[in-house]
Amino acid sequence: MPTSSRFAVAVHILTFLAADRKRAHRSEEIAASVGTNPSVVRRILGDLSRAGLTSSQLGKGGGALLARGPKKISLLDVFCAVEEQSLIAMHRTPPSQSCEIGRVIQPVLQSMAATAEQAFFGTLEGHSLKDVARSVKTAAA
Amino acid sequence: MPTSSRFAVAVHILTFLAADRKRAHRSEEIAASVGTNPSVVRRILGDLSRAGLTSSQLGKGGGALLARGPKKISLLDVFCAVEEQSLIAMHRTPPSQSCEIGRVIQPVLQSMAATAEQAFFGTLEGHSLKDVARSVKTAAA
DNA sequence: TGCGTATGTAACGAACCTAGTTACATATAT
DNA sequence: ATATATGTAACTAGGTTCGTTACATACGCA
Repeated sequence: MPTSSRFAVAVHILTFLAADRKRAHRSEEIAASVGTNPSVVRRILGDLSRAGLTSSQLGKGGGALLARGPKKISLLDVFCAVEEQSLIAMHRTPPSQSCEIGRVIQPVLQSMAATAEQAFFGTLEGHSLKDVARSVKTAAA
Repeated sequence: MPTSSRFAVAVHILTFLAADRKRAHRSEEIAASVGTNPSVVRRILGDLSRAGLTSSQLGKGGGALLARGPKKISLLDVFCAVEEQSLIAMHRTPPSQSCEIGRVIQPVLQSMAATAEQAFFGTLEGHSLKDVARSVKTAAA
C-alpha cells in the first residue's frame, strides 16, 4: 500500500555510507548501487541531511557522509526523515456530521490507529543502521 | 503516506452495520453516513464480503449485514480485507547485483520491516469492531 | 584567480493509484 | 411482473512517485 520506496532507498544509501566512513561518497557512486538516478539519491540525501543524519561536501573529493555513528541512527530516524508519519489515512471527504457515527468515527479510529502506529514505530526504533550493516555483511559473506 | 482511505471507510461501514444488526442496510444509507457515493460503499462491501465479514441481500429490504458478531471481527480482519499487506515498499527497480550491498539489502530490509509490520498488525488484531462501536457510543454520548 | 567537480533544487513527464461517477446486468421480495 | 438492491465494469479527475534534465551554487586545488 505504501506507494513510496523512499524508506528502502534511504536505508540503502545510509548502509552504503556506513560501509566506508573513511571518505565521502558521490551521489553518482551511490546511485549505481541503488540502481537509480543520481538526482534521486541527492533528493533523498536532502531529506536525510535536513534530519541531521548525513552531511555533504561540495567540490572535488566531495559527497555524502554519515553525520553520526550507525549505532546512533535508528530506522525510525530514517523513516521519519523520508516518509509521511501516518500509516492510516482517514476519509478523504469528511463523513456526515448529521450522523452520530459519522460525527465521531474519525477521532475514535485515529486513536486506535495511533496505538498500532506506535507499535510499528517502536519496532523501527529498536533497529539501528548498525544492525542493518551487520546483517548485510553476514548475508554477503 | 497511505494513499488509500479504504480502511477508514471500511471500519466506518462496519461500525454502521454493527450499530443496528436487526436489519440490512442499503449502500445508499451507508453512503450518506460515510459521505460518499453508494457505489464506493458497494465496492468496499465487495471486499468485506469476499473476506467473509459481511453478507448482502438483494431486492426490497435488502442490503448489507455483518456476517458475524462485532466481537469476532478484528481491525486486522478489516485491514487485510481492503488494504495491501505490506507497509514498507522495496526499491521500484532492483538494486545493482554487482554491488555487495545491492545484492542483499532487500531481504535484510524485508526481514526488519516484517517485525515492525507484525507489531502493527498485532495491535490491530487486539482491537475488535466491538471496541470501536463502544468507543463511538461513548464519544457520541 | 580560474577551472573542474559535486551538491541542491526546480521543472517536467510517464506511470500508477484512488475515489467519484455513471451505467447496467443480475438477483430477490412482494 | 415490477420495483428494488447489489456487484461490477468503465471512465475521469486528481494526486503521488520517481526518473530525467537542467542549472545555479559552492568548494578544492593548481
